Amino acid sequence: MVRQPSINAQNRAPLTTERITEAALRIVDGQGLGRLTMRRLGDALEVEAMAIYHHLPRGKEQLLDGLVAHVAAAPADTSASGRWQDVLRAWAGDYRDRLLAHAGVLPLVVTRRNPAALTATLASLREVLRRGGVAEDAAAVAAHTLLGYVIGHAALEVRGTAEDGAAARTAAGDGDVDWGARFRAGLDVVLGGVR
Amino acid sequence: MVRQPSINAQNRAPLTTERITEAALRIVDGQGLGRLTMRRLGDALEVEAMAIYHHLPRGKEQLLDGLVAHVAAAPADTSASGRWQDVLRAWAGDYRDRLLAHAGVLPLVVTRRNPAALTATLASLREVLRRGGVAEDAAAVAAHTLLGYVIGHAALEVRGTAEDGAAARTAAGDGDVDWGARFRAGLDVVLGGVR
DNA sequence: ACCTGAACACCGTTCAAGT
DNA sequence: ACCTGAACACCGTTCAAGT
Repeated sequence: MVRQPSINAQNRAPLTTERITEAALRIVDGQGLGRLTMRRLGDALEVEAMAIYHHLPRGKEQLLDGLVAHVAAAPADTSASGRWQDVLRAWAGDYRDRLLAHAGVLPLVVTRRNPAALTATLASLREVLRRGGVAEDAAAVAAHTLLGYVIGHAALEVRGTAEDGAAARTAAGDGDVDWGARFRAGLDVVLGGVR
Repeated sequence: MVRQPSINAQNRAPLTTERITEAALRIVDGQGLGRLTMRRLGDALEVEAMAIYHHLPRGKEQLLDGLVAHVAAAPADTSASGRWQDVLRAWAGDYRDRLLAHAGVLPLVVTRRNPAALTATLASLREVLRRGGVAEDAAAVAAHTLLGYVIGHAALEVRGTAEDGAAARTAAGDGDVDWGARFRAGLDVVLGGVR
């Protein structure tokens, strides 16, 4: 039996920050943020929990920062042609999908952690608006308004906020909102308000 | 020395759900959500941690649900006179203040917990719009859009999201946003987009 | 350089016991 | 009815040790 060169003692892929982050995201998406523990993450990576600290010296804090970066850093296409309204509509739809797909990370996005995670995304929104002819000041306002709306609406969707508790209970079908349509309608309100 | 009637053995105020919630909020506001533990909460109330379970049988989950309700349930004044734009502007300013004053609770608001906590608030926004003459469908959309914007923007403010990381570092004063003005400008974008 | 194993100081929660 | 104290099964993290 021929030995492969440079395999480590346990004969498995070496630990990397990326593999760690991906495994963590898989746990959060599948079991929820509350079940992401260093020991469970170690199990998923077939390694002792303490091995993770070698790659993430700041420990769990750094792990969570990485999750926020992985989910929240998704800039708009600043080189896209067409009306800025359409470019931003497409971005917003994708970003919403992202947040809903990783809803367990949303509480982390709403924290002071990893302040740089949203900077690139925000800058891209401003750039799309600026290139679309919107004045500098208005673009800055619109970028924050749009990003705020998308994050906040995603939060409401995750909560499944009923229109009216009573209506949801009594009139069947009145309480369950078509969230996709609701999101796009609200998006038009926001984009329509940009002067 | 005259004894007061009906004092308990330890001579202190009896534990109530309200006192527990208020003490918990004080810990979260002062030290952060991460430092809210049942043992520390017990200390603050001068009681063993296990005594709390007698008032909150579902334990910490129920405690956190109470915090969300306490912070996020703040309906608009549906009986106020004047233009609906002004009523909602006033509500939004107050609600933003509330969220920023209790920023540690924000991650909990963005969770599936306590789905009913926002229902009354959301219903009040719809009612203000409806009474202001906005059509039913548009009012439902506008209510979600507005609440989503306020929550999402508050989240961005808590993060202190710089406009542009590079600009914040190089050009002094360019990076630090006037968040109050920014919030009100975005609010006008949203309200201006409601047809 | 990279990982392990034991240990430490915490958690939330259960349960029997006290008053 | 209301609270206590000990106990249990976990946490994140440090540190000395292994290879």
